[in-house]
Amino acid sequence: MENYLEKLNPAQRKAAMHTDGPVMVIAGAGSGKTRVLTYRIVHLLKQKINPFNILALTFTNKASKEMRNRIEEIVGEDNARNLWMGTFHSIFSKILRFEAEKINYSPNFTIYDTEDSKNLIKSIIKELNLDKEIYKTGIIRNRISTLKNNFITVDKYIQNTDLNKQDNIAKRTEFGKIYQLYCSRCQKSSAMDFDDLLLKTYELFDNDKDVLSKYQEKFKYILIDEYQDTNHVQYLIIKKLAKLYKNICIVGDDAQSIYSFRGANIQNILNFKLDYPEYKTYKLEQNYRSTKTIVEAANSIIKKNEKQIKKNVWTNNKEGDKIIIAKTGSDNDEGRLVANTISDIKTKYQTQYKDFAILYRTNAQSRALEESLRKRNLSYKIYGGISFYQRKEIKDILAYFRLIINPNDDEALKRIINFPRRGIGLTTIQNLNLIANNNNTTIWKIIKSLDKYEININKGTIKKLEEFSLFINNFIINAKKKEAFILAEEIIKQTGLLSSLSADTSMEGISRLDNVQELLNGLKNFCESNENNKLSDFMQEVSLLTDQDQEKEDDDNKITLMTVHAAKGLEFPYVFIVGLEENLFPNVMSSESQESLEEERRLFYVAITRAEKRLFISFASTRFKWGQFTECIPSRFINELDNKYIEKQEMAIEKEYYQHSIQTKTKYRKKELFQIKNKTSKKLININKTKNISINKNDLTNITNGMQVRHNQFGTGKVINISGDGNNKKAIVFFNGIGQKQLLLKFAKLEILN
DNA sequence: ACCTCAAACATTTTT
DNA sequence: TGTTTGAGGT
Repeated sequence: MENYLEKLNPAQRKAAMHTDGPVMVIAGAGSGKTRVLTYRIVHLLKQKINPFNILALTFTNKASKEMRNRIEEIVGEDNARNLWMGTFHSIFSKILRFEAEKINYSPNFTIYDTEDSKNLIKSIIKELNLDKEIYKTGIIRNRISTLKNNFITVDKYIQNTDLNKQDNIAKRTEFGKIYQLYCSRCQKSSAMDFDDLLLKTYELFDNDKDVLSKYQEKFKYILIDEYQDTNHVQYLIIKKLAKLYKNICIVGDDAQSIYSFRGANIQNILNFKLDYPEYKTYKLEQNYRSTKTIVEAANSIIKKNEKQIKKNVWTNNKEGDKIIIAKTGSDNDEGRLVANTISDIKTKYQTQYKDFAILYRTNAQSRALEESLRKRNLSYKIYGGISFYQRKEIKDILAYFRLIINPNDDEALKRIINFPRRGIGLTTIQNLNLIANNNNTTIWKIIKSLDKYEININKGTIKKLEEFSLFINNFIINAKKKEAFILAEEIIKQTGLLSSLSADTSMEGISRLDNVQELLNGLKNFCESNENNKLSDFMQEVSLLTDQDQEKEDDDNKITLMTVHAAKGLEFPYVFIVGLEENLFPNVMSSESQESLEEERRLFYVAITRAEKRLFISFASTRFKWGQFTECIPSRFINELDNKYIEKQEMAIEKEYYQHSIQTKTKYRKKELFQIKNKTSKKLININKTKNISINKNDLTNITNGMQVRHNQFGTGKVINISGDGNNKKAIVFFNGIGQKQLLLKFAKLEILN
């Protein structure tokens, strides 16, 4: 314990001990940046700094939990307890609940997830009678999110001619109206989306000098992990908080910035130098994680990016094996290859499941992998996709919880008012929604005093609404008295959700019941380990939890499947990166601009640097996508890897790598051949089918500027520009009476007229 | 109000 | 391929 600083190398130690001024730590992958943060906090505590005055912001809840545990081990639980450590979102929601009345919110405000936001936007679009083809909920939500992350409030948006012009060009003239309504509805329901947690915190600090100075005094020491992935609002908040003491330490790696779609801004690192001219930089360049081959291969990739802070990541570790690059026939072959390889390594080197990770660009890729792992009886866990808290049955129950804590939460109410069936249908809900909006109130308030409003609903339904209101009200009264677990059990039983789930004996039904049971277990756990164990306390924790925070007991020794994004900050002895194909990795959406291509490259860099011992990269020449086999070409990133670090394998299944076990090899060869043969015939049929259609009806390979074309929705028009090739080929067409449209040729069913 | 089935449609990463 | 929407029937 005395020698805690001996755990650090000289560069790390300097960074950890420089605690009297702004510090920027640029840390290469695997260079021990978490270690620096951890020991920096330990060092502060050793100097008798009050933990209450330390704010440490991490990127995930999991990272903060792990860091806290590590610190507790060194300084003892009591000394670490009052540290303020967590994600931006969780720390700021804590502050916002505490200061809620200052911003006109209930301390029990609900946090809307993406689905809630989309539903709200959908109903606003419907209400305004807008064309849902032009106003797509997903796009609108993203745009609102981007605006909020850049601190462009509704007022600022309306004044911003550039932004207005953008929306006018996209024919979304009513966007401002939607944005404005969205915000006022959230306010009315006492709900915040993820972005509000940041935005409202900034507004709170900006508008209330007393509150700001209170937190400036409190957070004398500020530490931020993964700084390269902070966005503009986060930057503004931190700038305000750190203004008084300027005791701020940021840790990051520009080469690992992979969240620009969420508003992350590398500019924040550059601003740091301007905001704190007296800052000191430390570079951590020694990699402790990976073999020389892996480190140098990763360097050779990131070198291709133009935008970066120069650094030289190196390692003392041994050379290690070459990176294997395998070509496979299809996504299923790829899955089989990965599963076979894992199985072989496992028996050959006596490794454990948890030593392996399979990383992919998109969640959809997990299916083929899962299937082959299951077939070979390899135990795995999968992160992402639909997380536990997003499962329908869980969200339904959580909607009851939400409504009971915050009855003005209209989205929760709409979700469960007729689930299970109470005979309150769509028409009634729409009616109530309309009345609520006209009276600038919430559906719950209408239902509570039906007689006060002019309502066009028949007697029978009124009675049903009254029953519903009584039913919920009873729980609302109890919510303040009973502990969460007891109340939850009552809710699930009295609503009849439990009995209807138990009645469903299908596979899916059983797993749904399991999930509900798991939720109850979680609640029980929560009640036993927390003093404040009301439902509202539980919900405050839950709304910001993600999949990764949900550790199950038997999860510790399993193969990990996740997206590269989710793998940030993690490490594994054996790593498989799959699907290295053009339009997948790099992604279709990203091959447009240099900037997004560089981000994809950084993403690949992150993936490579997760590996400690060995790295396997694979790609398939056909992939089953959207109900069709599509031809794939290898990713440009593969060619960017220096040849001296790699070993190429085609259909690696037949190579020496697998020959150590002749018995299994022959067994699998037979199976492989059989399956491949089947697959090929199926494939051929499918390809022919699609080709026939496209050749006969609309062969667009020769499309050029000036051609007259017909689109079954937009009518006839003239091609004014062609760009991209292959799958990415796009046409800009001017349609008579409609205007310009950009169309992806592989989707748009264009017919050439002349 | 609710159920069922067929057609249309989509196409990234997440706190 | 899987999910969502709409029409039509009960």
